Order: sequence, then C-alpha cells, then structure tokens
Amino acid sequence: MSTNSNESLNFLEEIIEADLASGKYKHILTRFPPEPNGYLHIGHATSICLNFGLGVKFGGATNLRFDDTNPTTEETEYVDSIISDVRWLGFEPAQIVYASDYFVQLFEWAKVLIQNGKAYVDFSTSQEMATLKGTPTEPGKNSPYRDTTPEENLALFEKMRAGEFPDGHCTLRAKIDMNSPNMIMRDPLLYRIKHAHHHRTGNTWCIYPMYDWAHGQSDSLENITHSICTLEFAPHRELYDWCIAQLGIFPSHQYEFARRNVSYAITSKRKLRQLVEDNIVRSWDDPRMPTISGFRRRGYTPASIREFCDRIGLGKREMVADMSLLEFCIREDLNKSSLRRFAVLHPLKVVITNYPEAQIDHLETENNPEAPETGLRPLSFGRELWIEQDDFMETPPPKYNRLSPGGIVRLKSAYIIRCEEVMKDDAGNITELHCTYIPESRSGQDTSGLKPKGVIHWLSASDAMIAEVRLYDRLFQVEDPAREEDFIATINPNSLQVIENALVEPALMQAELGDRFQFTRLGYFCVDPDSSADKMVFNRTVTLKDTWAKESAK
RNA sequence: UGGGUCAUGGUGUAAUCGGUAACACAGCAGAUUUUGGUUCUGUUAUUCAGGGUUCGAGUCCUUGUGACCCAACCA
Repeated sequence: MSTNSNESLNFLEEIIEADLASGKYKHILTRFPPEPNGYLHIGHATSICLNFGLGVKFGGATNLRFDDTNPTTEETEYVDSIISDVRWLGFEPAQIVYASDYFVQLFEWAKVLIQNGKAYVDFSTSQEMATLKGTPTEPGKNSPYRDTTPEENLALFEKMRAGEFPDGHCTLRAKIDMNSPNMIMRDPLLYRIKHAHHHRTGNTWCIYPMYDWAHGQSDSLENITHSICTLEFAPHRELYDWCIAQLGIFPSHQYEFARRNVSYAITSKRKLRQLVEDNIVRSWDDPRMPTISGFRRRGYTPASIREFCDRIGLGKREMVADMSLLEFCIREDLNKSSLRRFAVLHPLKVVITNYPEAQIDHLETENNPEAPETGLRPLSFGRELWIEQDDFMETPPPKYNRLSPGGIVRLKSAYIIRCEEVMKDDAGNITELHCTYIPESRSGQDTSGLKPKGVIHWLSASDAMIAEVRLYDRLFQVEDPAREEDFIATINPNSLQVIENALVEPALMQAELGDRFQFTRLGYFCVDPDSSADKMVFNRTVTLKDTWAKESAK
C-alpha cells in the first residue's frame, strides 16, 4: 500500500502519496487511454508502465480505455493488438472500456451545456473559424452564431444528431472566451459531424465528440483519480477542468509528464507507417521496429522493458533516454535466465589430425554458469570441427587471444588445440585448419600445464545443424532520427544481416517460439516465428558486451 | 494579449522544503574468469547566465537567455 520511506519518489508518486495520506482518496485509479489507430511503440510502453505501475505500487488499479472518438482512423485490429501488448508487458487492466461506451451520456451532457447557454451550434466553415480564432498574440472574435438561443441550439443539435446535415456543415462549440490567452479555451469544438462507420457503434452516430469533450468526462465516469498524460496536453487542462465543473461531476485531475523518448528510435506513427509501407522493414513487428511487437519479436522480455521504464525515471522536461540503458536491461535479464548454446555463424573447418577418424567423444558443458541448477548438457567432439572464422587470424594483431599459426587456444569445455597448418585454395583463401589436440588437456582433468589466453566456442561437424540466423543492428545511425530533415537518409543500411547457413547445436532444432538463448560469445538470440521443423530461424536480440571489438577497432 | 511547461556530468534521474551535489547507464583503467561475457575495484565528468538575500544557495528573490507545446471539424 505505501512505499519505503527512504526511497525517493518521482513527482507523480509524491502527489499520489500526499493524496492518500491526506485522505483525499482511499484508492487511486489511473488509466492508459490509447487511440486504437495503430500499433503501440516504446513510448506507449513507458506510459503503460507508468500508469499500471502506479496502480500496482499504490494498491490501486488501472483501466485500459480506448479513446475511440474518431471513427475514420480507428479499427478493431488495433484494439486487439493493444490489449495483447498491454498483457504481454505484464499488466491486467481493472476494466477494458471505450470512450464510445459513453457516447449517449456525452450527448446528454452536451444538451445540458446548451440549455445552460454554454454551448452553441456554429455554421461557420473551418476557414472562417480559424480567422475568428485570432492568434496567440491577438484576441479572437465572436462567431456570428454565438448568441443563438438555447432552444434553437437544442433543436439544431438534435438535427445534427439526426443526420440532417452533411459532414462539416456545422459543429457544436463551447461558449467560453474568445479572448482567452489560452487558445484552447477560445470556444473549442465539442462535436463534429462525421457520417462514418465506427468500429464499435457502427452507424448509430453521425456526430462524434472531440477529445476535449470526451476525455475528462470519461475519466470522471470511471472515477479516475489521477489522469496522467504528456506535456502537450497541459494547455488542455483548463478545458478539462472547465467541462467537469460545468457538469458538476466527479473531479478527476490531469497531471502531465514529459514523453519519454529513446535514442536511435522513432515514435511518430506516420514515420513508422512509412517504414512499413516503403518496405524498409518487413512489418510492424519487424525486430528492428521500436513497436512493442517489434521488441517482442526481437526477443526483449517484458521484465527488461519494465525495468528500463523504472530506471529512466520521470520528469517534466524533454528527454531522450539512452538506448544503451535498454540494452543493459535486456542483457541483465537474459544473462541470468537464458541457457547457453554453441552456434557458429561463419564456420571455418578444423581437422584434428591426431584424433582418431571415427571416434566421437562425449563431453559436457554448463547450461548457464549463472544458474548452476540448470545443469549440464552433452557435447560431441570429433576429428572434424567448426570454429568461428573470427577466431583464427593468420597474422594476429597485438592482444589477440584466439588461434593463430603455431598458437594454442582452448576449445571451451573440451581440449586445447594447436594450429599446425593453414590450408588454402588456389585463390589463397583459407579453407581449413589442421590442428593437433592435447589429450591431457581435457576440460576438468587438465594436466597439460598449458595456459592458453583464449577460449573459443566450437561445434562438432558430426552433429552440427544448419539454421538461419538474423543479426539486427540499430535501424538508424543517428541518435535522434526524428530531428533530421530526412529521417530515411539516416537509416543504417546494415540493420539486418541474414545468415542462411549458420551452424548450431542439434538441441537447438527442438527450440520453440518464445525460447531465448545465449549463443556463447555471440549474444542473446530468440526463436523467430518464421521457424519451421526443418528450418529454424533465430533472431539476435542483442550482442554481448564486446570489449575486444572496441580494442581491435583502436 | 500572448499563454503554458521546463533548464543538474555524455545520457537519464536524485539531493531528507537553505547545510559535503549522489545513483544508474555510457566511458576509461585494473583484478578475476574455461564466454574478450559475468562479477569486483578504481576513475573521468555536473547545478543555463548575471545580480541579490544568507554564515551558507542546485534549492529562496530578481533580471536575462535558451528549449518545447498551443491558432486540427486529430488525439
């Protein structure tokens, strides 16, 4: 119910704690209010974690409410994906509700406003309205329709609702103050005519409430105590309060926080759509997309995203959180939880010349050194092996700890080998390595006294299986692509590398959708839904931290 | 006649309503390591500017500067 007194609270938590302490509320109720007009992205994820997180932290609850007041942009498909994204993140709404549930109530309340002389039907065109609205530095002018009597307005509003006017013919506006310094308060639109099919109410309505007429009242109807939104809605708060005051209904309160952006990502719906439609990515759930479904397919865990949202904190100033923090969070989670497996992405054949032709040795290695209880798994060792091309260099740079001519290296959980001969084709390409192994260097019973500097992963040619591996990198090359004049130009041309014929441990062929692994020394990988019984596909979620890559780049 | 929101290391967030500017990520250096992973240790770097109040200011006052939002029949 209450929080630890020694931990520092963010400004919203302080407000809530004070409201609870003063007895203003016994329980808090928040809400996550997406418009179902697209897929959720990482920005929404932070809002979900915020709203639901607050509900959980203070023993309250959180509604999922679809702000479906614009029938021309909204679809059931989006409703479904949003519900599943929220649940995937690990939250269960107290209620799943819709602004459209309140259309009748909202309509009745509009009539109350009209009767009280606080709203009028305006036949001005949008152009005329814009002119009369003034500018931030110049006052507006009253509409010629502003002094129509309540009786007349009521009749006109009923006609609007009855479908007697075409789209755009007139609107219902609140009568507030055309001289207000707050542009939002200069007689805002409450209803507009749209003869459109609504994904839930069908054709029963041809007038639809605007955001400002729907949101606060929806909050109030649900008894939302803390209605949390982003900074750009701050000027709307005055209108939010005005509407509630006019109706004398439960006073929900709006609080604003700064949208939480993430570097190297984009969260504009328009731009995300462009990426999909221009086939720059494959789909909305392409693992490079900053959508929740993209992160899911990429292999991110819900816990890692929640942890990220916790760690970036909350404020009221514009911010861009570091993508590297998100990467830290997923590595931290997966390091503890994922089983280790060997995979060789770019194979180089190694022949152990002093190892018997047909002999297969059975070795073991740990599933996860961070979690010994996960036990060991079997590994086959034979005369022919695969290692990573990167793990051999004919002329190694300084500090290179891997294999080179005449040098030794430890094959993890197996033997130490020495490179005796480099085989090449006519073009000079390395085709295979001839090595010898040190029989007394077997892992766990090493009496060789040798101390190779490097340890590399490997696969036995006798049982390695082929799989497809997709390596993802950042989609954008700049930290803040949204700020670029042409964000498409900043796209990383190497954001996806497909390796059709990678080699993996045989056990990986039984992996199932949702499984996550660490491919030893390579990174964290998950099973992609494109996988089939005969062709497994793995996505790289994130690389391991790679200090050698940094060192060698110097 | 403009209104609103904000300003603390590279990034993000704190600082018990005036009392040693801290935590995390990133970076750098080292130790450990049969993953160049993990773990551990150390380290670099911060209060937008000017003025004022005060023994003492990130915090209070004042004057500036800068950033973002608002003039959709979108949310």
